[in-house]
Amino acid sequence: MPLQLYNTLTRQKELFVPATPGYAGIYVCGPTVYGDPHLGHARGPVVFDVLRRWLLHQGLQVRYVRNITDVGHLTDDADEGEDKILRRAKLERLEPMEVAEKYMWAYFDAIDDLNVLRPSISPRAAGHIPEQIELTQALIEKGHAYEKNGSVYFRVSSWPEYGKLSGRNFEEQEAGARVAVREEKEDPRDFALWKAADPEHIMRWNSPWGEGFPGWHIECSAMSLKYLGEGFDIHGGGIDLQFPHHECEIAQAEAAGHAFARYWVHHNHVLLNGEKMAKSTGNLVLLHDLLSQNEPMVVRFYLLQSHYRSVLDFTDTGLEAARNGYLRLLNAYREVRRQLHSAQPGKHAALEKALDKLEADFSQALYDDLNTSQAIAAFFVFLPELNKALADKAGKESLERAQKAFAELGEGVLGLFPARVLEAQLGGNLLDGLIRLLLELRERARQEKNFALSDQIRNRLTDLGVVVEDTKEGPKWKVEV
RNA sequence: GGCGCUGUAGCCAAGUGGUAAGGCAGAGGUCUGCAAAACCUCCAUUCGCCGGUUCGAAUCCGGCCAGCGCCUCCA
Repeated sequence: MPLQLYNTLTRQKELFVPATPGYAGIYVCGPTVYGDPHLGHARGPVVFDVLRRWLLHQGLQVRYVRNITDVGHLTDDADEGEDKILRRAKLERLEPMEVAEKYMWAYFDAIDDLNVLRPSISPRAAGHIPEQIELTQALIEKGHAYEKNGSVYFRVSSWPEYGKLSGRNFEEQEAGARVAVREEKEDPRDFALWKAADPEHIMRWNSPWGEGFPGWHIECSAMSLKYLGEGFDIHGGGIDLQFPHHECEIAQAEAAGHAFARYWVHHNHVLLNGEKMAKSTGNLVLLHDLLSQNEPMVVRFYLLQSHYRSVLDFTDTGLEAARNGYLRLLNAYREVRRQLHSAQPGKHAALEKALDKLEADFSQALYDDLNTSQAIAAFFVFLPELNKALADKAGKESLERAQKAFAELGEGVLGLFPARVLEAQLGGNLLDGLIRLLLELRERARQEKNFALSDQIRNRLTDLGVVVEDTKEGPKWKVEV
């Protein structure tokens, strides 16, 4: 499997070799559930879903872990800093866990709509406090962490490799960098592993250092090691997590004596109006809105049309372009399925040749650092050949192979054609019967050259989302997605 | 201030040394009662700007301009 992945750790593409042949472990940083998910939150899940599907397609067994952060991230570095989740809870007068639950499901719902396979495990930080405490204790024992006033900090000065992922040289960092200084830290670079809870803090757990809650980064180190083991394969996340989050994860795990992730894969951001989408600035498109107003597969297609390491500037015209392009692919796939019912045995030479090229180009694209943009382009190069073959009434064997290409590559790997969009045209016997009746009446009107009536029927159906096409075999209809 | 990324047609977007994928939009054509769908043809001598290296550069090097990201919670 000649899969090349860009490894942030080495800043180059590397051949992916699983630690255990035949198996792959992937850990991806999931969301902090304190607000409605926006489009930016969808890119990672979709990108890593394709990676996972591609590995599955290669015959690997994949354990895919994506966490839910439901505790621990502070809004600032100040002593009285409160939990993001806690702050929201006060505003809404809800239990913190109630807030976490609400937004976690909003996230799951949106990601499900995007046809993303569910993770093998979705561990929640609040459910892994003992593991986080254990890791923190190990770091104290080895001298890489210290306790102060009920809080525990990682001692960055004790770990020279700190900075290796983000490429930061801390000697050169100086004025301008907003490094808040906390009195109780030995070094401004030190970061919290455990935070003492203020009396009014609701989310709190007992620990060897008193009541408190885990620090910003420890959950991912603890949970990834727990479920994927020493020296696991791939750790992914947004590019903004590179520093400090992933840098700290590595330091915590390795300083405690563990072999950590071997491949670090970071996806770039989705931009809106030329700037990063973020809750804090309000510059965002909520997934709920986007997915309720557009076919989710169009959104997925849009996300996959750019390479994961490029920034993607979201625009309405871009989404419209994606919709039109996606529909062409979908229509061809639907037509293949339709013709398969009545296809005669045989092969179609030109289609066979086009399929060879599709399969080769598709694989080559994904092997090259998951170039989904080129993989999709391979489908568009294939499209005219397929449509010509469909017009030729290609033989069954070739059509079956085309159907397989859509099912295994288009849906199996890219996740673009779930059963839902394929069957949208069927609509059940009653609907099908009613529309056929209308089309029969329209045909009669057409034969009588009553085009005013025939167009009225077609236009009304179009308004209802039913597209009518006149073909040599008679009228066809489908529900537009 | 430090680190890093990007700048390719009207829009989106691949392409890291060998002479510009693909999508959308647009134009013309075939087909059609008209459409739609589909197919065919056209649509960047040029890749932010200026130098340099090279037989050859969008691709490498230097400088400049513009934009973005990280350095703080963040997909």
